[in-house]
Formats: sequence, C-alpha cells, structure tokens
Amino acid sequence: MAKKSKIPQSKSGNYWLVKSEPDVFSIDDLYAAADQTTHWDGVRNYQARNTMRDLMKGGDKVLYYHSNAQPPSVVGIVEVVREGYPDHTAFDPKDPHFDPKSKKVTPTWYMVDVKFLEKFTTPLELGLLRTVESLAKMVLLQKGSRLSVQPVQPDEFATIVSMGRES
DNA sequence: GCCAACGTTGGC
DNA sequence: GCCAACGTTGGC
Repeated sequence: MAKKSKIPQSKSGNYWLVKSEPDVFSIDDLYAAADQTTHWDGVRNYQARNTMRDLMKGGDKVLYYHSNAQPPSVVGIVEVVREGYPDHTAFDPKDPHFDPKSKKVTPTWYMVDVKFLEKFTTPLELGLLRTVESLAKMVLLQKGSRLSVQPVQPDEFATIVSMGRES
C-alpha cells in the first residue's frame, strides 16, 4: 500500500478549512469542475471575508469539509490558486447571494479560487476527530463554531492529512 | 424536524 | 451604544 509520504505545505505557512454542503457543492463536484477549480463565492460573513480578502495566499493548503452531511466529515485537500477578489455574485440581483450594499467600486464581499488537490481514502467524520486529543483546539471542533472559512494549525493539518490517507 | 449558538439588524 | 428580535448555521 503506497502512502504519499509528503504532507502538502503552504508556502505562507498558513493552513485553512472551508465548509461546503455536499448537496450544494461537494469535493466530487470540484473534482469534476473545469480545471478542477472553482471560485468560493457566496460567503456572507465578515470574519470569513477578511480571511479570504487579506490572509489566504496562493499555494495555501485547505481542508475541505462537508457540512450538513451524514456524517459531517473532512474529505480532502484543496489549494488556493487565486487570492482574494470581489465576489461578483453579490452584484447580481438574480443571484441568491445578491447583496445590494456591495458596490462594484467598494465591494463588501470577496472570494478566492480553489483547486482540487486530493481526496482522502477515508472521510474523517466529525465524531472521530472529536476523539483525537491533539485536535481538541481545532476551530472546527469548538462548541457553536459556524465559521465557514477558518484557520487550521500546521500540526492539525498534518495530523488530519495523515489520518485521511490511512486506508 | 428540532433547537442551540451565533451574527446581524434596527428601534430606542 | 444597548439589546431584543430575527434569520441562519449546522449537529443531532
């Protein structure tokens, strides 16, 4: 059983996690997308916005989490391929994420582009992650944590990738 | 389907 | 600036 030996590294040293409902856009949808890339649009939370606009850098590695799934799980890794730029879906009155207070000259909402990197051999269920002592401080596992774009510590990232590659 | 936790809005 | 009301997230 060949294991990939290297944990993907962010050039910036920063790691992240993004949530998506698989019924809306799963990691398989990303795998099947043109260039295996998508823009991470529709985020309407200021903290997540700030992360995408100011902090996520090209080459940053990002865990992909399926929320509102059965069971909710971390399912793979994606990579930032385009840094923060205005979320155009906020400008479109016909779009469900339309926000009239976001103007093209002074956009309120930003997004990044992410590209598929790897799908784990085993989805890492939330319940399992809660049993791992070294992950206890993960933002994802904090009570009431709803942030859809969130930081991950380098050691947490490495632990999760190693777990996800086990068969 | 329920509901706790959270973020935002808006009256005062 | 306070805070009640509301809408949303997301696990269970």
